[in-house]
Amino acid sequence: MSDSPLENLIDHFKQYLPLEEEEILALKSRITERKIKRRQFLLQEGDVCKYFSYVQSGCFKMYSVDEKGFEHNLAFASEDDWISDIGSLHKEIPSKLYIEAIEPAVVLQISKGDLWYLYTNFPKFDRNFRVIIEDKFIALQERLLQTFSSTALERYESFIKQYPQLANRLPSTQIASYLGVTPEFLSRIKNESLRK
Amino acid sequence: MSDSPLENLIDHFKQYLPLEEEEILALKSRITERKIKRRQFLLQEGDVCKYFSYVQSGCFKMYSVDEKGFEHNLAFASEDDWISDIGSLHKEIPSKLYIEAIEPAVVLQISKGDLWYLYTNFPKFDRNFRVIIEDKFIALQERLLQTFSSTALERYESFIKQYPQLANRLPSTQIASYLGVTPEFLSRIKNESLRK
DNA sequence: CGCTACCCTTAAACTAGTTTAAGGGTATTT
DNA sequence: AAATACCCTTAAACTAGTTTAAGGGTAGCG
Repeated sequence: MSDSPLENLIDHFKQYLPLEEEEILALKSRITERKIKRRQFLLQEGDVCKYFSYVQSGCFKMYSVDEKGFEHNLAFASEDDWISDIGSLHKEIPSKLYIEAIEPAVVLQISKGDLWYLYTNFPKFDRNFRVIIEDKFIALQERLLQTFSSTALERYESFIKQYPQLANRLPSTQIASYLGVTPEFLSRIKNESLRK
Repeated sequence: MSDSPLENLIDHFKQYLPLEEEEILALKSRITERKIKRRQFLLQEGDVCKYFSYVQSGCFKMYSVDEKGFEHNLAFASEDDWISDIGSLHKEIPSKLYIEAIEPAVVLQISKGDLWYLYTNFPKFDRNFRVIIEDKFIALQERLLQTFSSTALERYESFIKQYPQLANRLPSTQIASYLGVTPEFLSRIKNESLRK
């Protein structure tokens, strides 16, 4: 009904402990909406990460670049997801990561200071972000496990199952980088999996 | 001074928001101390994980077993660390993991129900566990990155730097499984790195 | 329109890491 | 004291995934 720019974010919190009116107001006054173009960066290596960003629309990748110049995708974030280099944000140290828009996007950003304010004054945010992070931790652990115990083909197939929307939206190059293989090898894998 | 069995745990929380007397009492009445023998399990595949465990002494490994019967170490936990299959604990689903003592150990355990009680009645626990999980998330992300962008030798060397105590305490087999290589290959690596 | 920049594929040569097999050392159990 | 179970190493054959190179497709842009 309302077309408040926070509508999606407020709904997002309903999965956890839903926000009361005063929490919504406190949140609202501390959030900045930003439109981001394709290929624009939310974060670049060497900078300190300043924001926790909620993705309202569009899609991002977070990656590092190794000494040889190759990119390694750590995470994608699309609608209704969060993205940030938490380590850099918390410890205020330069990041080793990039966060870049793969598609034009709209994000809602909270600065570290404002996030701390919310944590201190409204314990519900501690709770909600604890659960959000726990879910991310669980997913990351599952992924690390897969990296150790599955072949590239198995990892590809389970990526497709888990993120069917992303599988169509993203170029194969990006998926290969997320799976930890070269685009050439991913191409071979896809071919073999068809011939079965 | 005090030899209360919770001394270490109370000190542990001093890194974050230190506990007040009433929080300590609430915690104390909800914690169970258990002595664990070498090779004894805190969790086995198929069981629902019931506890969040604080390691007071000794050392554990958390691992999965693949279809071929190989173990893959996801994490070690020694003194002053936490261990649990958070996914299984939260969602009350059967775990795919094992948690096994590598050395005789003493743990302080909190059940899910008691943890929920503490979260609801003392927001400080939400805060403290949020930060604990965030730190674990950061470390896990770093490790995944390394898995993608470094050779086994580089990963071995940074494991040694990061956990010098564990490097001496643990058999190489266990370290190999944590690094995601075979014990045979780790042995070759160590040899080559000496000859330089 | 033609140009440039991506993106995807194929294939051959290569390499990091596995598999299999064997032998020796040293705790732990009997 | 012998037996069993781990643990570590070496080495040769193998394989999953990389590297390099080349060609073709297509979308955005001057």
